[in-house]
Amino acid sequence: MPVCVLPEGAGPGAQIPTHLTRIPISLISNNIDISNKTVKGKVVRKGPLVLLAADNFILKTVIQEEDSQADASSINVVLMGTLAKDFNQAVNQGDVVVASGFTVGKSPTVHKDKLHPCNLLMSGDNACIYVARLPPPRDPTSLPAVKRGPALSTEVSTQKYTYVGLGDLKTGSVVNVYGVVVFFKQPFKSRGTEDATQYAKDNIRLAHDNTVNFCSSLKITDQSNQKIGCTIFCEKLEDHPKIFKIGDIVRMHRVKTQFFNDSITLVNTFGFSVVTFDGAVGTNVEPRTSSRSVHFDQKDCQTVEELRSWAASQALIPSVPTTPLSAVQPKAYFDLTCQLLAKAPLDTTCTLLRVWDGTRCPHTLLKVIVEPNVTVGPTSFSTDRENLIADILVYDNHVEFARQLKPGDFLRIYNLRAIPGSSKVPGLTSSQPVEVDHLAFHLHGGTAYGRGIRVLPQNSPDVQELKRAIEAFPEDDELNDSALLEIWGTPPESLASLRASERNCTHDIEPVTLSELKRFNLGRVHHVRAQLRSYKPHRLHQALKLYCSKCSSMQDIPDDEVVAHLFLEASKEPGPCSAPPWLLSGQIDAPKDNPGSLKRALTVHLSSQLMSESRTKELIFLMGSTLEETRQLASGYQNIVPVRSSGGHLTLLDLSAPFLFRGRRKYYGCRRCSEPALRELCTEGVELIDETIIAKALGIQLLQYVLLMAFEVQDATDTLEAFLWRDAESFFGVSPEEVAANQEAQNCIHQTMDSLCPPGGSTGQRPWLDLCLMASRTEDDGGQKQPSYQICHTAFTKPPSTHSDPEPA
DNA sequence: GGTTAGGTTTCG
Repeated sequence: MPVCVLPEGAGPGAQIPTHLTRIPISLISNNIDISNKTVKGKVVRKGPLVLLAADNFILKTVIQEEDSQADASSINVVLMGTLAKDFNQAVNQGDVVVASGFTVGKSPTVHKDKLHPCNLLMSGDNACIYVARLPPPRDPTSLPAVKRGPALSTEVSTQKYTYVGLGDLKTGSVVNVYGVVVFFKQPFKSRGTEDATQYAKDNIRLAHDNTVNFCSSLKITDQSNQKIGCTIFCEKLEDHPKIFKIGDIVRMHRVKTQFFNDSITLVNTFGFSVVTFDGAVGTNVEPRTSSRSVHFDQKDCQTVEELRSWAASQALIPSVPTTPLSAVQPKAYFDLTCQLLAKAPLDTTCTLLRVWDGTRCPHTLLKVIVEPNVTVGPTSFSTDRENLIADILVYDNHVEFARQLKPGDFLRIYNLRAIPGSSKVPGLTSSQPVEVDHLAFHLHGGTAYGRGIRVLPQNSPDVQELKRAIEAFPEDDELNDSALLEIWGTPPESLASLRASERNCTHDIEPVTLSELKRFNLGRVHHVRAQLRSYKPHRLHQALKLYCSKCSSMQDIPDDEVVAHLFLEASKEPGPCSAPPWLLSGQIDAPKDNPGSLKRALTVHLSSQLMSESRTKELIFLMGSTLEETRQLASGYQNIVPVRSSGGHLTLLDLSAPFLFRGRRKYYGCRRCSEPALRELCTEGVELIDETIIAKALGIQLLQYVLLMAFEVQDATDTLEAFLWRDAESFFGVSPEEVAANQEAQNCIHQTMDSLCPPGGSTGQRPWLDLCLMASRTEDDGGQKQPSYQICHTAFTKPPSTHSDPEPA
């Protein structure tokens, strides 16, 4: 038996043959006698089981000597044959193993992984792995949260939780519960832990006493028909239950029972975690959580489904969870699912949200007039669209939340009130008389009745439905902003230090005003000083494009849904399929996108060249995976090329899908300029296999990520639209490729744009830009020559802070 | 290893 699992609770060393002696991993070298020696360590990484040929497996794992963090105490272990297969089944990441019967080889990856310079090779009858397991804990409720390995790991802990029915709760205990949500409030700011009286008494303030805390309030029920109030305090919003509507199901771990007002309530306690499920019968049982370590098994799935059907039979869930604008009744309170188009802070206690849901309200709606320069998002819309837009006034505590909303966000607004014949409204100007039959939408201050706003995730079914309703309407092409240009003075020279950008070109020319510039001939470079009046698109993903340097075409990044569909279609093509001779086939486990789902094997192809060099993580050709699975696997392999079977042959996917996944980065090829084919890569002597090498081998013309934005700039004389494109990277100081893959780079762009065009700030406060503009002529669709301006040789420089606070680190 | 809140509107 090559893999030997020691009995539960066996002490370390139990049942390991006595003639074997343990040596420290750090002492392993090619020169020592390893007969009758063992090494012991914790499995810190467990690679996938790879099928090399019929019934020949290979698996790589890293074990680390416990109590030691030094690199040389972690060693690669390569398992072959049945041992690899058995190890894959019996051993989990985190297990402590003892290995015997190994041989010592040179680690080919020492420079890369900085682990032990040797590796252990284990194959044949002598090789044996002993696994020591700790006894399972008696009381699962007293355990800390189960931590799962890195994202790639597909293990699900075997730990079991017990759940107490809501009818069986006893005071003074810590329990795990399930329940159907019958009432909820979105997380709201609590007073926090800074207690003024305490502070005065102690005159000492500890750092953690100052933290803001959020509080969620909900009421749940189950088959016992008990309705139990729950209060959740967490500093982080993402740790709160993600409840979208009544009927959602929550599972909470480690809540304590308390007696309050003659009934039992639940409050989160140390180690608390919560997952939420949609309450609709028949939909996927997908846990909503931001936690990476969810324990979720078949039993949980069953519990959720039982609660769903019980709730359905009890008519707990309202038939119409939210009201479309078309069905809004005057004086009524209602929940609205909508998309935010624009917003404008009106005063410190009130913000205007301009939303739509694709339906038209039969009542005349109040329209709030605001100054264009306080509006975030488009300042005007086509008349057709305007007719569908509802203006919502949100007050007090909701103003702060509204600050974080971005045009384009999908929202659910709870307990909105339709007020007929509205009286005074901030921002309403005399140009619009207050008419009695207007309906105004107010989100009053406070959190009573669950009043609040929630951003819905893109993948929620309600958002999908909303998108369909909205897509039925044509897009507004141009913003017909007829607002008169407000005149702002050009800054005096002494304010030059407040400029937010500088030119780095070599043109030595005097700045001109925008109106002068427009009179000059095209085809030359100009310098201007201007402020950013507006820009588009506001959504970064709409600014990111793919550009082909060969045919100069520009295209949008394919929509995730479209790509996901391509992967799905590709996976449906049945085998068998012949792979070229330079590829070896094997199988790996698909990551589970749903913890309850069954294990699925995916076919992978590896180049025999790379395989012989033990470079199996550097490039794989992956078949039959979904987009999400490919993404997840990309954290474990340097390069993943998705492939499919087509007409019995192995081919690449359609070029609408990325042809390559490199970590978080995806690469696309030009459909026009590529001649894709599966050709062998020459990797000998190539240290880093990257997108260029792969694209070249596969006959793909690589598309470049570019950022394309239109800046509307203004000075005292005129406005002008200028494109930022070729020099966007030097303007923002981050590459579009980074922006496509990395949140930090995205934040950097958002911060830059916010400082150039502060949401809610007046134009007067905006920094001035020193710009180098290239004026040229481009043809529009009708073949007409149009002037076009491009921002070049200009870099954003952070305008100096106006207050004296030190810069944050 | 524990406080915060502990549903219930309606003013703008």
